[in-house]
Amino acid sequence: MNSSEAALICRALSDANRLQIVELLTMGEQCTCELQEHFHITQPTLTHHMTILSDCGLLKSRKDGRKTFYELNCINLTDFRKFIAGLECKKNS
Amino acid sequence: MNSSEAALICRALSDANRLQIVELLTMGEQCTCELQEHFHITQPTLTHHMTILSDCGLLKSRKDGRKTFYELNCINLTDFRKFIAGLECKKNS
DNA sequence: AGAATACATTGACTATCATCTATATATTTT
DNA sequence: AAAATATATAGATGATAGTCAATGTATTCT
Repeated sequence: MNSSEAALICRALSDANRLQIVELLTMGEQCTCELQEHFHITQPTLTHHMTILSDCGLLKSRKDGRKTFYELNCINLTDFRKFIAGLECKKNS
Repeated sequence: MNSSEAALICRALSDANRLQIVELLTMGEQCTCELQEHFHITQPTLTHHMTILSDCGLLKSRKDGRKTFYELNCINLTDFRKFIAGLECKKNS
């Protein structure tokens, strides 16, 4: 992963609501209606956030009946985590 | 570090230029004029990026003569890296 | 079939952003 | 003192973002 790709993911995670969505999804797959309960935003706004997180590759989605389930895309998330982990301070200060 | 604080840092890192600045600074302190050589943006734009990275706590600065030297704020960067590292996929997929 | 549920899409609005040019400030060099 | 260097500030502009209300679509329940 290069800095441009990582910047796109940082952009997706630059909203506190979206970061909390990712945190909630670390506990496993959830549908929009379940996620909705944790936020004070409207349904279209939540869908908007889910789209942004999906577009950058952080989430995968699956439709089941009238529900849409989202889960983390582990491969891409791991790549990103490694990129950030690589930003080491060589010197203590 | 909570998700709101992390979101602010993600916002600062959501620009490819700024992410590259942080990468360059992992090699040690540098002044704006040194960093400038790596980018095709104007000096005021680069200063703007340095301000954003400093405001969210990722950088520390030091003036020496007419130069301003920037270095990573290791404490805050490490906190952020830990936060991102904590976004684990519990399940393989 | 009709009502309810879950989600997506559209369009609008306000705010913020990255970037630039022009200019100002501070320091060093000649 | 004047010129050059390094950085900061101010103002403008075009683009993008987060949010909402309204509406559309697909599925399930009664």
